[in-house]
Amino acid sequence: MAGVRLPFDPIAEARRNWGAHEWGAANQMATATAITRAHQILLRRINTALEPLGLTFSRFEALALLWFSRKGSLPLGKGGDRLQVHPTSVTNTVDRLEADGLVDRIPHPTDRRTTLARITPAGRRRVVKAADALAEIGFGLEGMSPADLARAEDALVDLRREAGDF
Amino acid sequence: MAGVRLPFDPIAEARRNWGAHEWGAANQMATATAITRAHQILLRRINTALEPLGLTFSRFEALALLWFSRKGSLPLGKGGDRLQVHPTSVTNTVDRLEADGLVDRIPHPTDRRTTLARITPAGRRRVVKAADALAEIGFGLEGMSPADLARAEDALVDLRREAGDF
DNA sequence: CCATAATACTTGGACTTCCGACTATCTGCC
DNA sequence: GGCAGATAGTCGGAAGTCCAAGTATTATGG
Repeated sequence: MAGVRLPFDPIAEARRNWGAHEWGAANQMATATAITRAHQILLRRINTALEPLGLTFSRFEALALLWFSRKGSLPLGKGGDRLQVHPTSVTNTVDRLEADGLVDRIPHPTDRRTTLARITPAGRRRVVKAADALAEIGFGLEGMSPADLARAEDALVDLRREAGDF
Repeated sequence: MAGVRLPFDPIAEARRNWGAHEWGAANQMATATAITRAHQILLRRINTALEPLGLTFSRFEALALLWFSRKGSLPLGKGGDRLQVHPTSVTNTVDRLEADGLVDRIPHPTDRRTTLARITPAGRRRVVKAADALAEIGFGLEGMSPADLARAEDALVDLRREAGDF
């Protein structure tokens, strides 16, 4: 990675450049860039913390979803809806979890189109460890005060709602 | 994609599940998830808007950086620092821009290790169109009020600073 | 009742990102 | 001067995401 600390905030700089060309939407550009960059930081930290456990963030999310579910199993498509990811990503994720023995696929009792992903005992043990590891690093959000956490989450609610998340 | 509108906010739900297991860091989990999801939404919208122009967000970012630079060229590594991406990603991005004739590689005048990426006239034309297209869709942030834009950007500054961006 | 449409999942391919390893070149210091 | 170490970029490979297309199964409407 580029391990370089810039002597200025690149987003502020970009906003100035943008404004100088009268392109409008400079504030949206700045916020979009900030979100993109924040996501980059998070993902890197989280995946680093999960790597010793053989997990990635997306695999962890899927595993946690199953863990929270009442019966320990969910139709693949249901999981995709919750995590807002493409069906092909679910297939991919479950393939890998299954290869590691953390999940298995079982047929749906009544709908033969549907496959259920079910968390295994090994999966339960793993997800607990992973949750601890993530709590340890504050989900990669070190640097943000409790007030900032709330502000960020709050500011993004309308975007998510308007995008059709819920 | 999962084109499903859930009857509840999945993040609020996750926070409840999390809290029920006394795992702490529930707020950080919720914010991390919100940022992740916001990024997903943005990226999809932005790439959809850029697709008719043969660009992706990352290619656009690289092109815009060159466009804003005084000489229209930058060492590849310098670009990576600005955009905070891995050197191999820069190579990949510049490869594709070069294949499309939007950029070319020229040798650094004094340091033979270094390669400069230079924006071409076609690249300049393209990046202007792309900027218009992105301004048109508000950089994918429709749904956020000006106040939310400012709040989100502000709340993320400390995270970025603490992560070593600037 | 059966043809058509919708749903669930998978496969193959494109793209982006990262890591590890490698080559080429420059810098610093004895 | 010359060698060790840093720096710049590239290649190969793994992982994640998406799209388009395809198979199998279920739901629906005339």
